[in-house]
Amino acid sequence: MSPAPSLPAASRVIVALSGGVDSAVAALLLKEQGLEVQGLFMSNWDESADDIWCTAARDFQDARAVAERLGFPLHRVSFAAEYRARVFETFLAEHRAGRTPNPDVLCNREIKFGVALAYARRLGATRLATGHYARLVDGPGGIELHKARDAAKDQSYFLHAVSPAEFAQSLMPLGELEKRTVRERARRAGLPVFDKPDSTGICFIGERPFREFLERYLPRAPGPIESPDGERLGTHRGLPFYTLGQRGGIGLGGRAGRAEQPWYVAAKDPARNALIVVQGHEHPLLSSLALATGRWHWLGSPPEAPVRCTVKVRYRQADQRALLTPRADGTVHLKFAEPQRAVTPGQYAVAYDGDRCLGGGVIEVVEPPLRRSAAA
RNA sequence: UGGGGUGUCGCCAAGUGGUAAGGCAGCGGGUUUUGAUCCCGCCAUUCGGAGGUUCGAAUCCUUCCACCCCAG
Repeated sequence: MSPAPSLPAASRVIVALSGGVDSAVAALLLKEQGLEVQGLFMSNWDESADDIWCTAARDFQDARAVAERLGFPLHRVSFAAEYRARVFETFLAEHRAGRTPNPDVLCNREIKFGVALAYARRLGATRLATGHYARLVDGPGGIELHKARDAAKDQSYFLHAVSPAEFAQSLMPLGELEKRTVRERARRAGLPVFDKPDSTGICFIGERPFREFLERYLPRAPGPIESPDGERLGTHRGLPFYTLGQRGGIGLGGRAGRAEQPWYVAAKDPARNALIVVQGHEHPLLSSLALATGRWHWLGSPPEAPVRCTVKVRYRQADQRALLTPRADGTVHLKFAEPQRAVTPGQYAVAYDGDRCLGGGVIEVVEPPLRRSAAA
């Protein structure tokens, strides 16, 4: 495995500039390599109603300042319609189904490495560069997606659904760098965003009170909160507003005769519109040893036999040892070496062989929850 | 309107004369390009109300109120 070959100096590269440090330094590095760099600022969430508009405007100002500082043109475009249709609608549909989607995985596949990549090519670019922390490596079987050198910032989990064909037209210059180095480079280069806080929250939508945000799109549908043994404990606002393993927002206090432990969402029972909760972070009903995904997206050629690998069931989770069994219908079965907490349908299971990402799939079935008597 | 019991933060719950533990919930912050989890901080001048005893009471006395249980 060797780093992706450098491009001819005359190549035009479009950098997706978000207004943050990472994409700014990505542009800086490419510029230093002598490439013809142009910037692309995307505002994919139209919402003039609230203050998110201000941060979007601020981000554009920052992106423009970076482009000016580094001396390259900046394009501005809105893929709001595409984002809405290809990411947000799915996001809502999943929530309606009581599952917990990961919009950013879709955003990368559909928007950044979909619409935006195509747009970049129309602008005459051979590559689209982003500030992602991940490495695109030229391997024996083609382009491989590897974890970033900075394990704490690795974003390969969010990128697993993109296809190698798109990766082949992409650049991720930050993959070998530590975050602190990136900030240092930004500072030394005089980039005004060098100390701008890392962004969090749904990509393009940003940080916001999640429950309130969802309630703007989904109707309330109150129902019972119950213990696994069927005792009614309270009332929930609607199954879509909760996710498995969640503690906050349940609103349950102490109960005579019950443990002095916080309550966690263990399951949803859509048929009865019931939210099943248990006490204690390590409650057995919160863990499972295996799961089945939907159609798996392979990066590289699929194995014919079961393979030992590591898996992440959510972003930033430590690698978990597992046995991955590909099925004839393209789905995958994963059996873990250790019980996993709060495996959640709608989220993605992403597999790795060391640093190399093998691909991933949506978690469909969690089996078997380590249950004994739960009638839930 | 006979007897018994109980009333401490939104909930659970310590504290029986020495000047209000803790947990849960909630709120704020940190971590974090999903949702969660996790971590840190804040959260009863006041103990159902009113009197009284005492240097001093949530803790003792009187009385009123509320709720629960058993008798009706």
